[in-house]
Formats: sequence, structure tokens, C-alpha cells
Amino acid sequence: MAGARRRSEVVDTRSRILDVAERLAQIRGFNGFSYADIAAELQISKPSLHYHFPSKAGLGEALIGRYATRFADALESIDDRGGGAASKLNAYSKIYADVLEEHRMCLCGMLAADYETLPGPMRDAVIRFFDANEEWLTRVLVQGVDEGALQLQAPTSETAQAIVSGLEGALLVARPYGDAARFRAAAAGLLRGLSVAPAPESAAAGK
Amino acid sequence: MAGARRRSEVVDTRSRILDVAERLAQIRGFNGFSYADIAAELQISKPSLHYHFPSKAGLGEALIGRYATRFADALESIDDRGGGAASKLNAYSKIYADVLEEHRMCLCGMLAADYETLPGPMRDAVIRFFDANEEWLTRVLVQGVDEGALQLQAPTSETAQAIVSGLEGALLVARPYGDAARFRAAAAGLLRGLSVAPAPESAAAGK
DNA sequence: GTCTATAACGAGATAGAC
DNA sequence: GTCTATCTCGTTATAGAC
Repeated sequence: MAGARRRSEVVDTRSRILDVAERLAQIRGFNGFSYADIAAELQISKPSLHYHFPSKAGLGEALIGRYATRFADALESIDDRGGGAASKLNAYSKIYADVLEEHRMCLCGMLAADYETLPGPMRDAVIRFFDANEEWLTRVLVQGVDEGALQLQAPTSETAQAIVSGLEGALLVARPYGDAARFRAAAAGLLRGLSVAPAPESAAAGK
Repeated sequence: MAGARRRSEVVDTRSRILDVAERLAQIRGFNGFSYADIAAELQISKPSLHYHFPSKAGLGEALIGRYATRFADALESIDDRGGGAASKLNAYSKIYADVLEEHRMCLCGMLAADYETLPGPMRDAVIRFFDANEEWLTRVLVQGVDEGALQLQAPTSETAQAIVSGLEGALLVARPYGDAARFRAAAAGLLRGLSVAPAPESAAAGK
């Protein structure tokens, strides 16, 4: 029976720590929050945090790991839903829009800004996050080209890179303005011009 | 004769402080460097820095002010050089490429990430920087449309916003990879697809 | 203008009791 | 697992001599 009912609370303390740390990291950057901030919000002591995450570097690794897993799940769920490449790209863009809705930056976009100050393992995980996004996008773009739904203006992998960085930049700049419309305009223009050159028959649909 | 020959040194101490602080802010973020870092690099004491810039918030304001002025000068210089809208947009993109060459992020792109932690005056200055960039880009896009050299796929001001955020994002993501080609690919794809839809006669040039 | 010395605070982290 | 108490260090900033 030892360990029979781990995680019996409604939400795990470890998870609640990660939730708070994640939000703070997305809003203030990895160097913009402290154990004291998390402790105050969860009303526990700093040493309790250190019990769960001995070092902030380790906390940071756990943060990216969970975020990347959740992101990968979201991409898998888009695939499972089926549909054309254009609708998948719109769903992809919506993930970013939802992040902005909470007045957050993408965690890994924020960590890309903090990159020079991050411990090695966190750096590697940030790179892996972008790589995974680009691989998924590349698959979707190839599907779109095969379907005849997309006409790319540049090599597939470069287009994937431009989409990732374009959406990250749209988040980065829109957030100070607190303007979701700003993000939508940049994202729509990006997808339209860069890759979602719709097949002629749907060109005037405008939806 | 008092004040007859201010700034007699080869380079002003104040300017040298700003130079070092600027580079550190662009690479590590505004919360990622300290007075001690600047002092060590210039081999002067921390209180000497405080003589020139009593508070870090003031230093930050001076940082953005000088950066924005220099940026505006660069844009004016592009205008003075004359040429078509497409070549102006390429020159604009090159400003960003040159920043990446020094392994830096755009100062205001970095400060956009740090935005929530910045003092009010710095926030305002960051917004003004993006506004000024978009105003200049809007003028260039209008020129390009008038010339018949550009065909926009979205309203002019939205296209300008997408260019700024697209280039900022391309810097943000390319920097961790240490890959200038990554930036060039994203920037080229962005300009081509978003606005620099070249007039039919130059479409196949590919230079 | 630049220095030494120091204040005042917040950071990440540990010891050890409960 | 959580706590109080504490450590050590780095941070911005000031006092006051030169």
C-alpha cells in the first residue's frame, strides 16, 4: 500500500508549483520571478518549494518539459481531428492566440529571449521545442502541398521556420500593446502570404 | 570657458556606459545584467556608474532613447538613399540581420519580452519604438503600392505590423540557434509572401 | 568624476526540527 | 512534506572622502 494513493489531493503540490512558475515565467521571464513569488502565491514556504524542486534550474527544466509535452499533445490532437492543412495551420495559430489571451508569452519564446542566461539543459530543451514545432509544421505543409491546398513560396522547412518565428514575434510585439487584434492581423497575414496561398477555387472565400 | 571642451575624451564615459549596457541588455535582457557587470567591463567602480545614471530605470530610458534615435536615423538614411520600396524593405531587413550578426536581439524586442517587469517610462518608450517603425514601414508600403512594385495581401498598417513582428520573431528564434541563415530564410519568406509580391516582370528574377 | 565603504534588500539554497 | 531560522551572495543605491 505504500504509494498506493499518491497524488491524492485535488491537484498535486508539484503541479501547482509548476502552474504558478509557468505563468510567472511566461509573463515576467525566467529571471523575472523568484521562489518567494511562488511561495507567496501558494501560501507555502520557500524551503517547501526547494523540497519539490531543489534548484531553480531543475524547476526550469521541468517547466519546459511539461510545456513541450502539452504542446505536442495539442499538435497530436489537431492531427487526430483530421481536416485539411489550412485548417490545421489555423488551429496551430489559435494555440498562440490562446496564450496571448492570458496575457502570456509562449514559454519557449520567452526563454529564447532569456537564452543567454539559461543553464545548458534548459537551452537544449528550448531548441528541441522549436525543432518539434518545425517538424510538425513541415509535415502539415507537405500534406497541404500534396492536397493542392497550399502553394509554398519557399522551401518547406524554411516556411516552417518562418511560421514559428512569425507567430512568436507576433506574440512578442502584441503583448505590450495588450492587443489581441494585433496578433490576429499579423498571424493571418503571415499564414496567408507565406504558405496558405489558397487553391484558386477558394481564393475569394475570405473566411 | 567653463564647459568649453566637454566630452574631450576619445569617447565619453557616459557613452561608453551606454554602449556596454546596451549590448548586455540586448544579449541578456534588462534584468540579466547589473551595474557590477558594466563596472567590471569598463574597469570603473559601481558608484561612478551611479554618478552618470543614478538609477537603473534612468539608464534604461537613456538606452531606449539613444537606440530609437539611431534607428530613426538609419531609416532616414534609407529614405535619403532613394530607390524603390522593395529595396527599402530589404535595407530595413538588413538592419535586423546586422543586429543578429553581433549575436544580439533587437533592444526593443528584448524589452518587449521584459515588458511586465519594466518601469512605466521604459514601457512607453518601447511602444513608441514599435509605432515609429510601423509608421515608416507604412509609408514605404504605400510608396510601393503607388509604384506598382508591391501588391499587399492585407491592409497596409496590418502588413507593417506583420513585418515588424515577423522580423522580431525571426531574430528571437534564430539567436538561440546561432544561425544567421535561419534569420535570412524567415525574413525573405516574410517579405516575399507578405508584401513584396513583386510586379510580374520581376517575379522570376530570384536574385 | 571617481573612489572606498556600506547600507538595505532580495535572491537561491541549506540545516534541522516537527 | 512542511516548517523556522539562517547563510551567502548579488543587487541597487547612498554617504562621504579625495
